Amino acid sequence: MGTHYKGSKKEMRALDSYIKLMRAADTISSAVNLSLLKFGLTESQFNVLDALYHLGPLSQKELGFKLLKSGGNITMVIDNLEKDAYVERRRGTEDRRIFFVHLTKKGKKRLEKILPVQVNFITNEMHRLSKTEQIELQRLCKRIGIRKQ
Amino acid sequence: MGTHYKGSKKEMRALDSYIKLMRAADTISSAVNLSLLKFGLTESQFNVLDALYHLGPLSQKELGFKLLKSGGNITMVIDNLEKDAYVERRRGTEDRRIFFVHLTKKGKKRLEKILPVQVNFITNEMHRLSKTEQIELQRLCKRIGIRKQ
DNA sequence: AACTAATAGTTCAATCTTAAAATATTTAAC
DNA sequence: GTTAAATATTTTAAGATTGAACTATTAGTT
Repeated sequence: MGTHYKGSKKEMRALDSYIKLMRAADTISSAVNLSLLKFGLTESQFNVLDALYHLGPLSQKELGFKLLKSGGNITMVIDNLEKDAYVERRRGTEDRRIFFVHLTKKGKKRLEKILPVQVNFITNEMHRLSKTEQIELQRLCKRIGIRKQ
Repeated sequence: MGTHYKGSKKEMRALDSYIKLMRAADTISSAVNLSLLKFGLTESQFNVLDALYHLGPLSQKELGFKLLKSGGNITMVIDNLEKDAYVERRRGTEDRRIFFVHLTKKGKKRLEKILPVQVNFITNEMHRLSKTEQIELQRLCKRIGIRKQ
């Protein structure tokens, strides 16, 4: 597709935009994953810990909503984090269908160790764009991405 | 992270860029996957068929390189496509380590049916951005993504 | 109160994805 | 020419990811 598909100008432009967007996201995501690997966390696990750290306890439903992930996926990611005792499930008292996911002390400590390194890593990655370019990228991506929260 | 992390302006900008980029890519990717689901293909499978269609037979190594995927992953995707007889492996004659992946007639037919629908779908998705904005997005993403080929 | 809808989470089957270890084959070096 | 290094692919183990079917619990209807 992309550069090789023969269609209208408009179509070719859209395909090219799509492919470059995917490739950019892939590149950064791979780099972030690789960086997290050293800490024994996946990007998904990190994102959950990070959300809990900055937003406090959340239900699995809310986590899936914030992170754009399916219910089944959240179950599995939380399972793995719970195995390592980074989080724990606490059943809701009013509504017993809900599990609130809490960051444990161990999880908090782990995240606080990783967070500055990750922030630094991502800052360096995004440094390929100037301040103005980053702001423009944000604006364009905001148009495309689903806005949550 | 993102909006909630307290760091320098530069760090917060980088994190925000990163998150918006990921979210935009996620949004489009989900939509594309959903659209392909109707045709019984995954995005990965479609990308392989598309590459073979537009570039001709490729070795698995080359496919992985073009699509930014690991060798193990390509093996599995080709396995699944071969099961459905959309592609076939042909061992290299000079270098017998290499498998060249060929699109079968069935695969070609399948792709030619899907391609216009997909192009149309992606064109509509990217239509949230104007022509100028798409060109700018491409430029910014090109800076971030690994350039191949 | 009894029945039905809706909601939160889990499980399942399929596929994706990676890094690392293993296999097969080729190339380079001695 | 035989050994060693490099390359292409496969396998494996772990986790990610989804949609669909299922379970438990709550809320709404009559």
